[in-house]
Amino acid sequence: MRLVVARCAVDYDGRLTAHLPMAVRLLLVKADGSVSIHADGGAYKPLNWMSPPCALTEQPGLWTVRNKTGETLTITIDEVMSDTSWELGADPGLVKDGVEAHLQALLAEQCEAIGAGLRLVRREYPTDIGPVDLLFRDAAGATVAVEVKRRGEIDGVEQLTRYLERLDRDPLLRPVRGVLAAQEIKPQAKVLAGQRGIECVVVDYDELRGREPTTPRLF
Amino acid sequence: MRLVVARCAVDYDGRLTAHLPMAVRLLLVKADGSVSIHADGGAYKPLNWMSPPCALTEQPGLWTVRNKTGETLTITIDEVMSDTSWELGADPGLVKDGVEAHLQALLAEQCEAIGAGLRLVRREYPTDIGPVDLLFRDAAGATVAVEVKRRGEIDGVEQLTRYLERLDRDPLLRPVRGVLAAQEIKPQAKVLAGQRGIECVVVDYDELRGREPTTPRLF
DNA sequence: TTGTTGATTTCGCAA
DNA sequence: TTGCGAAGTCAACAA
Repeated sequence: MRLVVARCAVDYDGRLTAHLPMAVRLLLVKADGSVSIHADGGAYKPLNWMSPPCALTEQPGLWTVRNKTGETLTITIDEVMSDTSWELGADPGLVKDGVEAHLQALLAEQCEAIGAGLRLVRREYPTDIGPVDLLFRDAAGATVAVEVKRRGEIDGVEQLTRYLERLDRDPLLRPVRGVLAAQEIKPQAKVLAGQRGIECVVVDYDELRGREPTTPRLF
Repeated sequence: MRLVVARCAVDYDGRLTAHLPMAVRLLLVKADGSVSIHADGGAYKPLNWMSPPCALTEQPGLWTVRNKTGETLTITIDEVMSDTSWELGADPGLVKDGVEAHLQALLAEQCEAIGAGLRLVRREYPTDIGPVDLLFRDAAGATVAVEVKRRGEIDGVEQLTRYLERLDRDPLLRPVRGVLAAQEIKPQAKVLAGQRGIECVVVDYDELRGREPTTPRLF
């Protein structure tokens, strides 16, 4: 990893055209070839960047970064305050918990959080427009299709609507009802779901995780 | 801006739980208070971060970053290779061109790119679920609602469908037809649009921009 | 390679 | 403040 602090101007020409006037900034060159230009704000997002794979050509006062689709980043350097390189080695990487995949797994095991009398048919039930997160049968033999989201928004309702339309054509599944299960559901999504006859279920991730039996319990 | 290269382990507890084992990384502390932890890969995205506003508490070998919603980033530092600070000053900021807003403006002026005989009613025509990008009348007195995208995808068709449903209820506008205008339209979006009776128009941004008269021309 | 979906998305605008 | 749509979204994963 190379860290350069320099007064520079930047031009990006690719999916759009963008220009940065001359100012002091951090140029961050990673081992993967990516170059990013950071100012003292804007959280973690750089002002401008080039994603790998790309090639950096260095001339005195002028860096040119190019990728294979022809996008270019041109960095005009006026003055270099600092230029250091560091050997970081391969990173062991991030271990995450609490994302949608885990929520889906928990709900597959704990159907009762969605409704009484459900039996799992399968996770990632395939349709011709993509897999439905969870498919259940209810006590009456009807099919229940569940879309799992961390946050339930309009997109999730639209997505589930498309699945329901497909599933309901299958005589082996019909009738199919839909459930949007999320840790949090936006009001607009609730309204749209209501109009479409889709049930909204707010699930508590910590509670699901806490209830998950690592070993069977007696009570 | 402060740049620290250090061997560290990181724990994030907030919207999810995440852990980074001990390794050498870059800690980037910006003037806006944000902290991000970069490895030598993953393009411009840090492995872990805390967005502003947040507060950094520094103890020997232990940094704690906290925001007001209670998310915490705990950085355990084993060894500091480098610790430098730089005064960058306010950045003049990025100048962009080529985004959807500009495309919308160009199409408002150059209706003929969408269809013959159109007359602009208004840009950002309001409905109760949000504004329609462009609304026109055609020669026959019918209304034409246009959704402008840089890239036309399924979402754009869904969005336009919702608008059309609303607009078509208005006796002053009815009948309303829909047009998806984009620099590039994905096949799946074309298929869905076709099923919904929505017309797809691929527009050439450079051509529109080139045709735009900065001063009136005679030919 | 293409398409789809998730993301600690982030960011900006407007109500 | 909240909500919603756009992003040079990026990135992972499946077909």
